[in-house]
Amino acid sequence: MTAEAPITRPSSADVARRAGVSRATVSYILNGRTDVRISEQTRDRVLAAVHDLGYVPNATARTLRAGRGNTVLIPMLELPASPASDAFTAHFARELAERDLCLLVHGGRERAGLEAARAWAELRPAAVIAHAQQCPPESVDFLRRAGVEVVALLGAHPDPATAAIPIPMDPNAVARAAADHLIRRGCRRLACLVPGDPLTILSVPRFETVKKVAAASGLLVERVDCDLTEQSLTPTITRWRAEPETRPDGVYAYNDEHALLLIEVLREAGLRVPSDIAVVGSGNFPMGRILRPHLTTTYGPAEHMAALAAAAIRAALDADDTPPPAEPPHPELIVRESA
Amino acid sequence: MTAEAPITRPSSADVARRAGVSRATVSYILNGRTDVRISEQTRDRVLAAVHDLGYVPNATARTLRAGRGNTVLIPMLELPASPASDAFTAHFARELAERDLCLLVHGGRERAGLEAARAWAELRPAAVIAHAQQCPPESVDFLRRAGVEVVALLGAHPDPATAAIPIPMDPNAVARAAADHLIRRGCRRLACLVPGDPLTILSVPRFETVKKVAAASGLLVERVDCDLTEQSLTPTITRWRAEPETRPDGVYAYNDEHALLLIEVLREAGLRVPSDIAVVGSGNFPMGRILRPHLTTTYGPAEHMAALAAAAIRAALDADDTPPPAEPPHPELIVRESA
DNA sequence: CTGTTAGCGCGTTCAG
DNA sequence: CTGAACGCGCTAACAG
Repeated sequence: MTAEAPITRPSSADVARRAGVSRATVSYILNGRTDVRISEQTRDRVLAAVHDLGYVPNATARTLRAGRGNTVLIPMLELPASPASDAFTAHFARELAERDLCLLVHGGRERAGLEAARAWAELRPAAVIAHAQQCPPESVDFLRRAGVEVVALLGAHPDPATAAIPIPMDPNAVARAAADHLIRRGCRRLACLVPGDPLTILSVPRFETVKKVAAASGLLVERVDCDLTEQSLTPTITRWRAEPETRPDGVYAYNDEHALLLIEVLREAGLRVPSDIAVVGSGNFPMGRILRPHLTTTYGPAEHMAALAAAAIRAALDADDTPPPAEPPHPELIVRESA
Repeated sequence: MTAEAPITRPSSADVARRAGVSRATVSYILNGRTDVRISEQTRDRVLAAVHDLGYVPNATARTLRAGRGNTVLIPMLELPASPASDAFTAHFARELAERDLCLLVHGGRERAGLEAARAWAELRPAAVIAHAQQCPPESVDFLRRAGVEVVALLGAHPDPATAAIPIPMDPNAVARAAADHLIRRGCRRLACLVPGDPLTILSVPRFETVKKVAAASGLLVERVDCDLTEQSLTPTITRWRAEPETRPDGVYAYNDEHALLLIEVLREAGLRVPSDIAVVGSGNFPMGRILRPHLTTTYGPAEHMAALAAAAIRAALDADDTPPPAEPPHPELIVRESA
């Protein structure tokens, strides 16, 4: 272990030397170019040299030369992973790989704003895809000036003033669908769980959405700030039990995890779901399907959205003029037992 | 939208031109080198030019020149994300960022073996960290020959024959701790849930682990192949209800999600947890803390392991000879109500 | 002290 | 099929 063997790091020059050809030839063969004819024997000699040396082309040099790489950068989120975000990432990676693009989840220190954009730009990816909130217009400009040709923004609205490609995706649509369902179901007093801390960025807009939907039907929405603990809900639920006339008859719980928590606390307080209070979650968590009462839930079609995002990026890279669809895909509603 | 503005892509030469200095001066200033003195005014002019042009150094060129980048590659897993894996990744990224290393989760098509190693090597990361199963010895050799100096393997055993850095991490330790607890608790017939499909890589070794622990106490373990659906468990649970003498009195459920599923199915079959059958999960999922009966669970200290992994990689990059700890951190056991 | 010139690292590509 | 230049940042050697 003491005398470390010096690392070979073979380059195309090494391959060329070993095969007795020029570097240009190696390049032509490895890129399978059809406009340059290479004899079978030369080809074999070169490929043998590649194999013998364990040569791997240096993407870094290729990117330098080409001006852009074949990677798509997506910044890591500060939010805890959910089945939905996980599915999106997995499908998105698969879709991009289909097109010879490599998804890289970027775990740098900065996750939003100009500093983050700087870190993303350094790697000269073919494209950067971020949430609209992480990447304000000045960051988009900055990225493009720095050489990132394609900047896609999840959940951004089409805007002729910016060069960013909007990927239709409404993080509040699940809340809207849930509120709609509760109201259609006959609920007349709504409440909305609003988890804090890292989830505020999502939970507050969802609350606003529910409020808007309810207002359209002349209904009010009680805001219940909480986290994923029973204690955070107990005071509210105690009050609800004590005041049957003013308590909500339908709750949007932000997601399925919070919905299951809420149902548990309600059960301990002697309130029945859905007869006393209907509960809708979001995200279609596996647990919601399994536990009792089976959870009514809304969720975005992660697979579909990943395909949409990948297609939009691909089109932009190919300078296709096919504009991406302006309408976000509709969320799904699964009606089970809880509402 | 028709006449796309040509992208500027400013290089250090542009900055130099604009500031009226040489490219070398720009480089010295941007790298804050102390061994070369630069006047305050020149510095300001250069920094102003950097800002005006929106210049971002090209990491690709820097990496090409330096031979290695400042990124650490970790391949994306085929497994669905869990709170544990999520926490590990998040903390790992943070730890690395602390040291000016940037974690990249690699979503390429291939996730294991030589083809994957090729894709990882292309990006010339400072280090690659993978699970030992994804990266057999020949992949390690290949990576190193291709210029990746540091290859770290999660869950690998120290092996003087290989250049890989083992990161102690025993994915079966949680199963061992759970089985230990069940046996200490007095269980005499064990069962083990073994989810299939994408989880087999983890679930089968955990089953083997439980079997080994049980054998040491002269106990047998029933293997229950299943997935995350009630139907997959119903036949087994029906049999358990019908044959009280031979049914297990303790079950290791692979993880908390499966544990909650099992408890639900048991409840519907009229079997009580833990009085009839004790259940232990793994992963310390939020839901396990909340739902009834509160779940007894084991989990690996993700934060600690992330720190360990980051430290090992850092040490290897600095050619520190401090060997990483050979012992994986002990899993935690949280005894709640289910066992 | 303050800064410049020149050449490297590696794959690609145009003109032979 | 080859020679040579290019893309961009880094740094050793050198000059004012």
